[in-house]
Amino acid sequence: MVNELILDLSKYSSFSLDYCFKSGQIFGWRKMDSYWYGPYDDVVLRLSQISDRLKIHASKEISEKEIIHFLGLKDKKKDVDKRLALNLFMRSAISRYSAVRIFRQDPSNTILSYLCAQNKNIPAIERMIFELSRKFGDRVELDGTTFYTFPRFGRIARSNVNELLRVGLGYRAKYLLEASKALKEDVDYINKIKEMSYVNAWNEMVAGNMKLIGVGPKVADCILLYGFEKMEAFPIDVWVSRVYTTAFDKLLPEEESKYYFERLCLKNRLDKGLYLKLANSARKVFGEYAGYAQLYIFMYGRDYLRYCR
DNA sequence: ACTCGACCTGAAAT
DNA sequence: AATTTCAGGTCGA
Repeated sequence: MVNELILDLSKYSSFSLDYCFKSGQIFGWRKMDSYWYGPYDDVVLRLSQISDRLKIHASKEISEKEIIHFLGLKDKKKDVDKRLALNLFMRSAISRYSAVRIFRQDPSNTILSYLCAQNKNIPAIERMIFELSRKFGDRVELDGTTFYTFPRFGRIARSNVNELLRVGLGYRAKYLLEASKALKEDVDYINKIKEMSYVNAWNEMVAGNMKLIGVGPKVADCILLYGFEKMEAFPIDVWVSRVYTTAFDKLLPEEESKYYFERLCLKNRLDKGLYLKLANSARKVFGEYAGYAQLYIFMYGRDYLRYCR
């Protein structure tokens, strides 16, 4: 257990702190000068990278093992990339963003985070998470600056809708409160989801007995991928749906591809039925690495769409 | 099972 | 400058 830690990244193939934090997979972190500051459990971390040298500074003691796990450094990215490089779109995405990794976030944090993340753009989500942490998290000083840890659901559960509304959550306030109460009520909720297969967990969260109000198909996939290490989850948001047929060029049977193209052109909101079809097709193509495929498609897809305009 | 409008809020677009 | 649109979707009729 240490406060300072230096990791030699040459052991792990490509890794970019900037890509990881700018990929939209995690909220509540900010870059000041060349340092990334953000909460990890009850600690605030300061991360910086100069080529293969990753420096970690922590407000309390942490273990190297934890950090390596958190940063997803154990993923065999060379194997992942080889498996996903199936067409021109994917090869381009990988050559640009190969240095991105999926972080292993705290499960309950991802539930609260992605409940906030619906129907808002990323800067707005960052603002909500920042205000939420400022109000309900613990204060931590690091490098002469004040930071806040991510709020625990127990603290949110003791709050009320009016107090949460002041954070600017809008209709998500009720979702956060209800989810926090449910997690407090069912102390085994997190562990049960952890032990389930991806499919069972998704069904439970979206339509089963463990359903949380505000958790739909997309939010469930984000929670399961980023919080529960269900790597075959394939969250489909507006960006992924916009580039879906391009990203899957030559990877689906022509009939299927044509059907998706027509449906996706027709409407920009996915119903549960179409969502499942698109996500299941993605899993058929990308298998156990569908989560990484989604991150590549999201990141490169946004570049691609910006370039089109 | 499928469709549709409503939903908090604030920044960006018109 | 006032008004509309849009944003990592989901709910309920």
